[in-house]
Amino acid sequence: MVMAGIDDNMAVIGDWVPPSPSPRTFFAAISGDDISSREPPSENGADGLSLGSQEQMTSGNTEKKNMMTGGASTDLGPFSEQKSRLAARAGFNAPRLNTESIRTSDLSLNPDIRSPYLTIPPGLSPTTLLESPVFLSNSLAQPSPTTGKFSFIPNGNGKSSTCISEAPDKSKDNILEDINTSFAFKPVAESGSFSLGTRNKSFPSIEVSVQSENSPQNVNAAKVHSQYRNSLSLQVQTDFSRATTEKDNGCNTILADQRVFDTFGGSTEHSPPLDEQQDEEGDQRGSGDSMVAGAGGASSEDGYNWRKYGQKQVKGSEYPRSYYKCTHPNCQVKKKVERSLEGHITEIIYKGAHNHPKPPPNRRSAIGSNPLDMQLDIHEQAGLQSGADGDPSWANTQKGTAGGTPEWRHDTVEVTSAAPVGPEYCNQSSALPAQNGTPYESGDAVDASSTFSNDEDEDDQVTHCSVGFDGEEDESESKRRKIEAYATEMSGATRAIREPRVVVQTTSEVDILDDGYRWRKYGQKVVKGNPNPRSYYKCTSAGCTVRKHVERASHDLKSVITTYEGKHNHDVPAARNSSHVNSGSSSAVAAHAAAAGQIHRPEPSQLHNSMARFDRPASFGSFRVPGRQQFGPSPGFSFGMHQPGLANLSMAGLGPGQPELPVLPVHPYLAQQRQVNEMGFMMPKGEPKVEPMSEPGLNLSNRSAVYQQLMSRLPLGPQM
DNA sequence: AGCCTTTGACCAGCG
DNA sequence: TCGCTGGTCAAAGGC
Repeated sequence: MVMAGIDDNMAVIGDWVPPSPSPRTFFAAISGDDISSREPPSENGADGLSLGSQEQMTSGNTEKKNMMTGGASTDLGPFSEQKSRLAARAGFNAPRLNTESIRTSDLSLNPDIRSPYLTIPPGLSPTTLLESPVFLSNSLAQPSPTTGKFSFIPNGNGKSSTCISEAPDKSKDNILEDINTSFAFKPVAESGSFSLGTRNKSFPSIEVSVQSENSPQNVNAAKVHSQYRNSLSLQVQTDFSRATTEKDNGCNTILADQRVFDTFGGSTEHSPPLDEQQDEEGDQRGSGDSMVAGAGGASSEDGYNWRKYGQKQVKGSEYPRSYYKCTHPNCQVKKKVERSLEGHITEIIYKGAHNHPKPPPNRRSAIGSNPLDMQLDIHEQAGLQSGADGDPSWANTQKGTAGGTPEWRHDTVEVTSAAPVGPEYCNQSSALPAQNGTPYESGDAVDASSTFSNDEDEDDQVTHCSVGFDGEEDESESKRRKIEAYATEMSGATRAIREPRVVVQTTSEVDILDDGYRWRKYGQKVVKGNPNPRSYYKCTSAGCTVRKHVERASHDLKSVITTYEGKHNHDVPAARNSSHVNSGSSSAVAAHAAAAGQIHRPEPSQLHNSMARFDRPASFGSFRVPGRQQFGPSPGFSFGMHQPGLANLSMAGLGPGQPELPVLPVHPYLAQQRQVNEMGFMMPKGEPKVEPMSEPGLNLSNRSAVYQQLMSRLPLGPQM
């Protein structure tokens, strides 16, 4: 029954064509099932999942035509027209990508096998695909992208090393068979398309277009979800469990699996990591139309959190396109989603790679409480590095090839050109866009861990791809990774809790707003106790987690209270426009001060880079943590006035209790000393405050001048 | 309280 | 240079 759906809706065009002429044949072969018995008659490759030769690829196009025209081979029924339209929009119109390299051992030998271009017509979603009965029933024993058994073999250039996570000695035919198996997706109801393709020589790119339409099939889809959810979960866990522990002849199973998974069926975003799949399912449980919710929801339907930052009616599209950014601080992943007026997703295009684990869903209450979960997390993380990242390529899209925006296209090119299938493939670093948006150069053995997080010294727990592929990994390594993955999650949580908060009060809002950094206002609110609205800002620099909210003090409209929170990891951006004309001034002043050796006041960049690390007192002030000891003289904050040597700073009118503050035209995350930074002092959980300081007589019209005034009053020499 | 969505405006690339 | 277009920004309000 479900199988029948695939006949109508799925077409696989691409390199991964099995030598087997008939999808039915290979389905039967891999499942040992008499597909024909369940499969409605069909005429061509449109049947089910057609992994055919180039001919079949062509036939795939034919299928497309058929689908588009309601061809005989595609029994679209009353939905044919609609689906055709969707297909045209969603997946079938995706330009064929130049794909040459993604091949399995055999594929490399078969010139006909070209693009790993998989198009799944309306009715399927990545998630759905992964939950296909066939996949579920066979994946345990059969290699597949999702099970991690999909094998890659050196690609033509011989650059790639072999990675066969299972049965390395299998015959090529078997390998292909495995591949076939990997694509034994089950058709599920909703309309939608899912396409994978390689945009470049060796890196597969995937375009996912998901269309969800109300149709009777949706019911089936829901059923499928329900029916196979557990199975999928179990299967995944089982496989991954083995993947993480087995010594797979030189292949880093984890990564390879994830990689493949990401690439073929479950790109981190499109068809999220297994773990994510499960999350999706979980989410879907709560939502009626799982596909609609899961495919392109702005929030965590796909396991990640997204913030919509724009919507546009693009030319040639009948539906508005929404733009989303991953809300994770260090994540630059974006996605474009087109929805029909009914809210059904017609197309999703991802860009970038998540460099972080999925935000833990509520139901994932206890981290690591379930060993299997941990294993999944590991894979997930591996996927993080591989996924979009890994597949920014994948994110790429149809439109990216020729006319996409440079940015999107950029990723595509960079990524696809970089990663040959196999070990390199595993090494997401080759495909991962760097935090700053610059993808790592292909071939560079960049430690994937570096892409995992750019601000922490997280170990490459899930990486070591090369190691894995080199066959040097052993069980201990696997275990280590598991542990580290766990540690990573834990540390992540801890870090989140530890995020320091620094409150700065000034008399000039401009000084804070114009601190050299670029801020994006994301909200405004009148908070309780203060009639003045509070504005919320986020640092717009990629990877920077610093946030701040600014509000005028209720007791003194001249005072502006700015609360900074978050981590820091970049230099002050170059002035971009008038609104940031001061981008350099503050830092310059700070630098000047630092150079003077009087106050080890880091430049804003330093602040951003090490906000959580507070140096020895710079003797400029003191932070106070409410309810905690004052950080004063101890390795802590230096903004107070009660520090030795600060006498000079006690400017006229300044003193405890004074509501007004002097303007500190530098990034509030001051009071740091490089030397102490190196001590790595981590500010304890709490909310240190910069004690209000004021200097009524200070003319604040000029920040630099003011700052210099302040600086000039500071005692010379090392403070403390 | 914090974050999200909405939506019009702005910006940059391209022909 | 201009207009078109896609992508992003940002104010305001909502959840």
